[in-house]
Amino acid sequence: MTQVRPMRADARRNYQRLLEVAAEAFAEHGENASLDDIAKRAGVGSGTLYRHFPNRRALLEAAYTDRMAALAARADELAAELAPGEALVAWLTELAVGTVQVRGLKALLGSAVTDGDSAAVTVCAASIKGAAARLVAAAQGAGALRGDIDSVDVLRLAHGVVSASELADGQDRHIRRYLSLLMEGLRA
Amino acid sequence: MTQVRPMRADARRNYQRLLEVAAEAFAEHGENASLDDIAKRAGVGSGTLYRHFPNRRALLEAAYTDRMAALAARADELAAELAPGEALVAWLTELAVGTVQVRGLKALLGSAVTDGDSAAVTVCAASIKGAAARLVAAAQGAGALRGDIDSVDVLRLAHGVVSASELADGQDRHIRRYLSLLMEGLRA
DNA sequence: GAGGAAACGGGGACTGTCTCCGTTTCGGTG
DNA sequence: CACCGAAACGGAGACAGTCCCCGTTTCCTC
Repeated sequence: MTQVRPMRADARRNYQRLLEVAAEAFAEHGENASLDDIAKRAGVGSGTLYRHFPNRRALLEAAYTDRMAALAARADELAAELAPGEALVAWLTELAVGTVQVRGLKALLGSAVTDGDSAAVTVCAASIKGAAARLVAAAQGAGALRGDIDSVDVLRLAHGVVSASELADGQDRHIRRYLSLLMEGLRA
Repeated sequence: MTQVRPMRADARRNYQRLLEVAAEAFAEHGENASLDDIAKRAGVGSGTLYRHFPNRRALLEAAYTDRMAALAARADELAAELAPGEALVAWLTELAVGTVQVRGLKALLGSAVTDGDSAAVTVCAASIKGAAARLVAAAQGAGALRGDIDSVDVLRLAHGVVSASELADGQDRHIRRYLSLLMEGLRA
């Protein structure tokens, strides 16, 4: 029974401040933004940062859980609006585009679908995977997507498309084009 | 006319030694292997390393030019043996597999097809691109590949497939599977 | 074998990560 | 409201990596 004594006021304040600053820093400088720098900008010592977030991944994850949740929610919106095949494509496009713009997000999404990443299946990874699974299942049910692939494959391939687009300066049009080429191959 | 006085014997020795050690180190630890460590293992000071190779990229490139050349040559072999469509797929597979096994190679291939990477179109990048262009043109001529993509797109997408496979522990079978899904989408 | 150019090498400035521990702050209690 | 213990802080410092600088050594040439 872990007694869940609420955080002290100052701790909560610092925690929040760190999250805000981190989200900004990761978006701007990518997943390798300097952690000491984030601490500094948040007006705390680096010890404080590392106490709240034992490593870079933990911070990255905490900084983007809300965005991940929004992405997951968006999947259901799209599923309600569009035909299954369309919905999947639309969602993957949003995912890919968002992933390039907010640079730290890509790493996070990547590690969400990484095999052998020692458990660490976090809540937000699960919600993204769940959303993808629903869209994929629907698309397969509607005969718009081949049946021999699963949702994790799709997420990984989307991640790959983003990597490919990054080589081409990461503009939206490349993402869309490469994604549509890929989807061509994933049709039923 | 830059006077090309030959390198001094000790310089040439160190240069070679560095290349050997670097190829090993990059293969083992990836593109971010410690340069000082490479210098140490080669039995030279770090100053010597940085004099011969002004930055990590230069060393990476020099360490793998022969492998890149071999890859380019392999393209022509395959073109002679197989039907155009097959040859392209076979070559991309070898490329992708090799790229995962020798970790530093991926970064190098990636930057060879990176847009806006400030000129730096090196010899080995050019030979790979040339090889790809020949295979792609042949495949398109044979109606085995859609006409609205070019060889750089193909290389980028192959790079993306490797990234996707890496998320899945980078085993050959994932590479082959993801690559075949992609090629499905690239058919004419 | 002597002289000068070429090459060496490692010390050190700098940046970043992460830990440790003395100090400060909070919040519950009498 | 003043006290105290626990909680949280923060920054110094150990460590690792990159890269430069410059006094020293090595090679080549005559």
